[in-house]
Amino acid sequence: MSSLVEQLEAPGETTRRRKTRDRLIDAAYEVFAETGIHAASVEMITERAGFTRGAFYSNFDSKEELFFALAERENRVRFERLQQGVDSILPGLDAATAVTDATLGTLVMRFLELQGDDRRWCLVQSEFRLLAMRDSAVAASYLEYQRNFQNELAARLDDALRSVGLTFVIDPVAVTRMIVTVYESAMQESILEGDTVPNMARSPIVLGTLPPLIQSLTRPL
Amino acid sequence: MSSLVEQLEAPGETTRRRKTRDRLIDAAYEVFAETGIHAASVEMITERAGFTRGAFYSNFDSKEELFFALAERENRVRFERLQQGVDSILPGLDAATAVTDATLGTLVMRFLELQGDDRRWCLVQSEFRLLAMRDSAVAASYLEYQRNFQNELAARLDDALRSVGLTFVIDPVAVTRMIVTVYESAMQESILEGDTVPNMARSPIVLGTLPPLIQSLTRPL
DNA sequence: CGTATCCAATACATGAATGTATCGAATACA
DNA sequence: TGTATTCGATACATTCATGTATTGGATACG
Repeated sequence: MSSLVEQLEAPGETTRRRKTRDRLIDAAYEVFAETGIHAASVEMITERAGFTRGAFYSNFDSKEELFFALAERENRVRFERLQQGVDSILPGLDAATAVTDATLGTLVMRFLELQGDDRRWCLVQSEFRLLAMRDSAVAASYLEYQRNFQNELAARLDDALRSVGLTFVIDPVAVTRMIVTVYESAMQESILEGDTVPNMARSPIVLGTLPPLIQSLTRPL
Repeated sequence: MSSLVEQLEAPGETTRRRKTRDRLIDAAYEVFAETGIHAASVEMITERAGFTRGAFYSNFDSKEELFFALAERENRVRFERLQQGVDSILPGLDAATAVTDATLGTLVMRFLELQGDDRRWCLVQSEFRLLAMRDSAVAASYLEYQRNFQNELAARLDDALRSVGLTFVIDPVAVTRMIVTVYESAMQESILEGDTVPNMARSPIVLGTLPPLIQSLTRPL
């Protein structure tokens, strides 16, 4: 909506205020990822940001508001990254490219990596989803983000496939959802296994199952 | 392990104690699902169970211990249900059965429903996973449950497929993991969309993507 | 350079959850 | 039935996070 405008030039928002808000959100990102929303106290966050609680109560009404500000910022970043990143993926491909499992796999992986294989984001998003499952208002905004992203990704994947002379045999959005789902669960599993920096490019579940999956759900145009 | 033995006859555990433990775990199941582990206070749980906090501190050392007791009980129940439920699925099938998308789909669905399409379990398990992602000790037990279940399910699915003259084109365990992943995320989405009683049999993401997925990942023996 | 405004720091009051120590009732057992 | 033991209820002390009201310093602006 007008969040971009707000970002660049807010009505009565001084640059000082914006800076502390950003630092608070940065700190919240770390602390929420480490301990979870509920276990995180306002003081942990402000301390991490180098403030006292006064700064928080001057900028936010509640921990939840801060959490949603964080979620919105990160969702926006990833959505924009997806829109822009496409330009760096598509140009290298054309109908002459050999369409093997490998190229299909790397094609999809490039898109997924735009989402960022970020341990912290995975944790925060899992918590966002959990909150959403318990609160229909939160669910509405979660689903909106999710669908925005998946629709965009589906369109991009479809474009990319067509540019190499392929198409999905079922609804592109359905396939995309499945891909995103598998990717996310692979990220979670990577974290569960103790990887501090998840490396999706080497994840057996992603490499082992996504390429045959994609392969089997596409056909020549 | 010996949990079954413990269940039937514990060393110095009176039946009274066992009953209150069970009631506490039942109550915790509800409260944890409704509010989450951290938001749930000990008093909420004991009140729901018809006790005071005294009963809790007499039976458990911490909320976490209660949570893990709950998780273990439910995981065990589902594992046993899977082992036993197979008998009710396989007999109806043989190589003469027409192998259509529909039969494959319902075959898989029957197995998945053994896992139980339970809103509460979905929420509690999501939280278990989240705890596990932040604590390697919890991760170990989460992964153990998960792998036990998936290996068992993979073996059963493989059996079932063979009984109708099919086989997986890639590692059965990998396929199973993907199926479980998609199923779980469908359940989550169902909850996000406000279904109080998730009906997986009608979920578009499950019905729309799993059958073609299974179809494309199997071949005649 | 002086003044007004804004914003974060500080101090304080409040409420809530925890854990423990003790008490009383229910159960087991002789 | 009487007694011992177990287990849950009660009461208390403590800790911790929250939110607000006020203060002091930084920044913008004339």
